[in-house]
Amino acid sequence: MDMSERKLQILQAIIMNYLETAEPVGSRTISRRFPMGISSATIRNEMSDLEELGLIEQPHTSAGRIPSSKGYRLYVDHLMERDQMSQAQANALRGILREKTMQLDSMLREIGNLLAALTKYTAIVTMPQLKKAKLKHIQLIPLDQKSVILVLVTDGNIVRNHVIPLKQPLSGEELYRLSDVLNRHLSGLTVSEITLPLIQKMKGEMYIGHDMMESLLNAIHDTMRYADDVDIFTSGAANILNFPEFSNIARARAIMEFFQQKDQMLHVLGGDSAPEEENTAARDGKLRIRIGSENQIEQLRDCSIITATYHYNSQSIGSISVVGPMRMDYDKVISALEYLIHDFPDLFDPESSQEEDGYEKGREG
Amino acid sequence: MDMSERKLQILQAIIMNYLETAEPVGSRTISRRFPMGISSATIRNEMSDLEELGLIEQPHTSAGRIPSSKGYRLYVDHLMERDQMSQAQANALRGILREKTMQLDSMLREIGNLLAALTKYTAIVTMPQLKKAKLKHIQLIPLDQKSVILVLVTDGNIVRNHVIPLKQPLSGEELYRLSDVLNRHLSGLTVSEITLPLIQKMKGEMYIGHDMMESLLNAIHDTMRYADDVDIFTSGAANILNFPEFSNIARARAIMEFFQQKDQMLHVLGGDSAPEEENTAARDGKLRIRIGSENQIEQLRDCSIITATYHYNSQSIGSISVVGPMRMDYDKVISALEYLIHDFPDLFDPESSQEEDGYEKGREG
DNA sequence: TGTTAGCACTCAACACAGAAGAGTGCTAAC
DNA sequence: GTTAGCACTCTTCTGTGTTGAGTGCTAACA
Repeated sequence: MDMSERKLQILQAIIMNYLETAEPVGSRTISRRFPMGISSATIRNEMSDLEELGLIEQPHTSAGRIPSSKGYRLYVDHLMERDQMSQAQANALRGILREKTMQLDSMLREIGNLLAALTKYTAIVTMPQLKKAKLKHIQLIPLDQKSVILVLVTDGNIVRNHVIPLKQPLSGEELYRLSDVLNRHLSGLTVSEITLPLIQKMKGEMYIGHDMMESLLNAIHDTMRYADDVDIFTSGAANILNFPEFSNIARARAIMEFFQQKDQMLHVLGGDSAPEEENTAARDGKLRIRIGSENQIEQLRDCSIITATYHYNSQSIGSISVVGPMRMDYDKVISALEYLIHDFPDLFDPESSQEEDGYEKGREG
Repeated sequence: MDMSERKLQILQAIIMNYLETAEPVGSRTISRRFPMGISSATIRNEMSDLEELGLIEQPHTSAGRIPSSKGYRLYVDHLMERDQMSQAQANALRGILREKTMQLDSMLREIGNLLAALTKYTAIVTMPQLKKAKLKHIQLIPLDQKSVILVLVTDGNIVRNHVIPLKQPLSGEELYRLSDVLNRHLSGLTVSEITLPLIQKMKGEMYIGHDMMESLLNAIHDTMRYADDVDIFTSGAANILNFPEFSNIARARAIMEFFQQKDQMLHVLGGDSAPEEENTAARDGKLRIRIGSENQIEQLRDCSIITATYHYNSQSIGSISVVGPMRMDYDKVISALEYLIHDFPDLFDPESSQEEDGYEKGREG
């Protein structure tokens, strides 16, 4: 069976109508609303073919047709009309850039909030993974007699702090000198490059007691290893309840529970795509679009996820996703995310993120 | 009409049954399940009285009775049987304390997660308000040519960092000296005590260019002023969808939307209690219990909120709340929160939080 | 005077049946 | 290849009893 131009037109009509109404689409509706010079009977025949091709399906015998995951996929890859993001939306996103000096963390949060507000879906941002970024600066700050704060700054302007226990008090002066040694040895490295042997090597240069040093350095090492349980930020989770496909409370609960489970979200979002997925779910090499059953997780079978990955030093360090019903406005979401990618080239383009001062530059252009 | 002992017994029976089943309770159910030597007819008469007193209500003529907000209030204040928290629960909470050195922020998050898991309701934690805590340490850390990070540590072990723009680069050495001056002048003060005149006074002591200094100090001042949009942490939001009272999707959405609106949550949780509320909603001066219609917010009319406020330096700096359906297991939630209060006396008791090293001590006992 | 049995009444919830309506698939004609 | 027509299917809606839980009232009883 051939995939004629007309079949594609009809598929597109079905999808467009369904995106709007969330109701199964019948042949007569199409012949009325999308006049293409053929009768509903002809459309019926074509629809029958489309169904056989697995692009649309029938909830029950006497209902209209709704798009299948495969149908949406075809639509997204080939049929969708891409229009420019509205000026208002672009301005909203650009508004983020106004605040000139911002840490990556809070910037990402802002982006998440804005995406959720803009799309009316749910935005999920995985915060930058410390592990993969290069350390720019390390500083120990006194907390109390028994502990200090270790502040890590990476070249992506990620700032993290962790409390480290102390065996005996250290003066501010000592902490400063210690920070200095740490900086000289560790800055420029990624956290995962900081190994125990390297830590051992530093001990010679330290001025304070030997076993004191030992335990402190070990603590720093541990902290860096385990500091990195990735944070996830979700915005607009309730938005998704506005769509009729989630008026079923069980589904609503399932998706809300998903939003609660960090591990699972990480697995789905940050996750390395399964091999067989590569050719279907990838797009432009920039956005990753997973539609309905393309998601492995049961709870997401009725959802689509569009993910942009952001980079630093050619390494993917986190992602920004929009989750919505399968019947989502793909065009709008993709536009928004592509706008982001375009406007923050240093953040999203693996090739252009080598330079110092990283994503800052993206903001100017 | 007098409030006889028997009426109270019947009210208690109604509430206990309703907490369990979520169904309106009839007179016969009570006479069968809570034998107190009177017939259902008598119970009917008493119930009629209880309804007139506003303690129970009838969804419709031929249904049983359900407790009203006022009924729950009476129950919580006078009837509820308080049993000890189960050993398992206590252990779970005590587990938090194991991790000896923890920042207040992450500890509160942990507490929130645990409360949600323990109670099966939703926990909301408002993070400590920087404004009201005393500064313990201030440190400037280099970020890049155009900005530095201002790290603030308060005596409650709250750590916050903010990026501050720079007019011209400063060396690490300069930043260190600058930090030193800031510390000498500002530590021991609360953020709100740091006024512009005070900032001006410091300028003399600085070694770097005059207008450079001016702008940096102003930026610090601004940062401290505005740094403090209070963060809120929510855990187990989806839990609440498990209860039949939220199987209505509109209600589910309303409550989920509430969990999204930081401003509104702050208003409800941190909020100063309305004057007329004082005598009804307060309890023990420790926990604040708001039942159903006692909440001002429409979306929370079917919910109850139990809030514990934590303190530092005799100042309330944040709160921990559990939100559940009005038909919540008050006993369990109150036990859990009181356990917390008991185990972290320095955190929750305004009188005992003066000392250095604050809430740390609570963990030992 | 308080308690209880009995009874009529109310009302939500459920099940069933019929009607309406949307949509299909098939067939035959164009 | 296209289309009109028609029988058929299946959901949705509406109306109608029926059931059962629960009440309120009354009259009798201790």
